[in-house]
Amino acid sequence: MTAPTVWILDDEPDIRRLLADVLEGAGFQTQSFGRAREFEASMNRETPDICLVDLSLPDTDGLTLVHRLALEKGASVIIISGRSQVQDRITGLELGADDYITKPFDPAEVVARVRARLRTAKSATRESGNTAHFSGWTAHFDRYTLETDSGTETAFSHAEGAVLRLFLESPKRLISRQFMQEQLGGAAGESFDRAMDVRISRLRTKLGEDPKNPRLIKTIYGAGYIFVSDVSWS
Amino acid sequence: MTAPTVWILDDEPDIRRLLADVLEGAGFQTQSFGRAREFEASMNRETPDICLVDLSLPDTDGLTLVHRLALEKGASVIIISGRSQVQDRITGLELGADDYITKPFDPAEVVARVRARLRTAKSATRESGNTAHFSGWTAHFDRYTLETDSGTETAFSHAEGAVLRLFLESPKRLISRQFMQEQLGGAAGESFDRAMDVRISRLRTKLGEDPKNPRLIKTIYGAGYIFVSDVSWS
DNA sequence: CGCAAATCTAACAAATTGTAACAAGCCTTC
DNA sequence: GAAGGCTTGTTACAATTTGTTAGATTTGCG
Repeated sequence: MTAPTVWILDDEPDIRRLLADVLEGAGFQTQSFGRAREFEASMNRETPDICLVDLSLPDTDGLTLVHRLALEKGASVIIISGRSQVQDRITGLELGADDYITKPFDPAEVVARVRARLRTAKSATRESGNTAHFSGWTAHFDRYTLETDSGTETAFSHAEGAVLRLFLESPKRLISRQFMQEQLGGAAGESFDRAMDVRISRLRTKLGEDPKNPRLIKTIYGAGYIFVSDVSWS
Repeated sequence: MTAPTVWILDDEPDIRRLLADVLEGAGFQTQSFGRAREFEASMNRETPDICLVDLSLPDTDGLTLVHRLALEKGASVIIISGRSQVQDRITGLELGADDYITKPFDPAEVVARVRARLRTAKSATRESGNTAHFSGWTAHFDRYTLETDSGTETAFSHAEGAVLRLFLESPKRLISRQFMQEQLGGAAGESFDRAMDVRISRLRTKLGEDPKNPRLIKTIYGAGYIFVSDVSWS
């Protein structure tokens, strides 16, 4: 994993240097530009993780540039501007900027905001891992444990995990009984297959469900089951 | 396509109302909470597109809440805070918030920042058409529950849900008995099919209808039924 | 008002699902 | 290899949901 890259576009050398120093100190790789022409030329070759752009540029209208960057290149843009009027900030954000910082700024806050943008940019492309969060629980499939928000961990077994995974991969959707049996217990028993029910029952117990009124795993009589909560994977 | 949802957590009613008004005016669907407990309870069931969270809450440490929301649930969080010190902003952002707005804020800027977050938010997986609002009730078809405006939830069964869905999809229009039997029961029994009546009867009970004077599901003698309330889906 | 048709709903029955209890299999430990 | 623990399937019975039946009630009409 290489360090995230941040490109800086500002016509004042002092500001450029200040930003570059503090960002590099925070572990980013930076590149500075004093004029929009060069900046754009480089953008045509590669795309940084974050662009820090000063609006008051001598050779271009900064807002137009931001607009182009954000819409056409899909870059993450943070505006740094001396204009602190609310209306300026609004138009900057509406044109596609991801954040708007006014001068004078605190260097540490700039770092924090760059990191915040970086987080969401990354999380948009992350692949689904083997940890799922839902309704006060965290399921660790690499460890076969269920953890409550208060930190208590209980183990679940292989069979329970298979059922749980099926639910967590398709939350808020009906999962038919038949589909579940196909996915799970290979043995295609027809007449005497209460095994599934028992597995679900055991999983419910582990999730602390109220038998009279299960809140997470709902039974749809004659059809199947539905896992009710939102789920987020990490 | 449904409107993006924004949840507001602030202990001051005036601020809640102000934020809700301006955001709804901008086309968002909002939900307001005064205490962290209720907010978290709802978060366990579903995830809004954006959370606006005030840090100065009476019943919890706002920063811890933000941390949980952002990291575990993967929610988009914007902090609104009266503390304007740089250090506060930095810690807020580092704990996982996506943006940090200080009071007093300009409502229009809040809208702009919400929109900016929404642009990058990944939650495009939102499914629409599973929730219907009508006459003091909310029907959650992804959860098989009926919720009153005061928050009480009761479950409905699969058969009841099918009838209810039929009504909610065609409110204020006559639904003939025959059409209903075709859509539902499958078994085209004619002579001895009171099953429908029974289903409707049970649904009426669940909706708290007065048998002498049903206000939502009206019987049209010799023809069918009419669901009289306005319905809005989300 | 009286009557017939239509609808409502309490009560029962059938189908489906829940789960406690036991048994079989598999692993570890000694 | 025996003992103990854990996981899983099986069984039997309990609980829930849905359909059916049979009066009770309502409606339309003269």
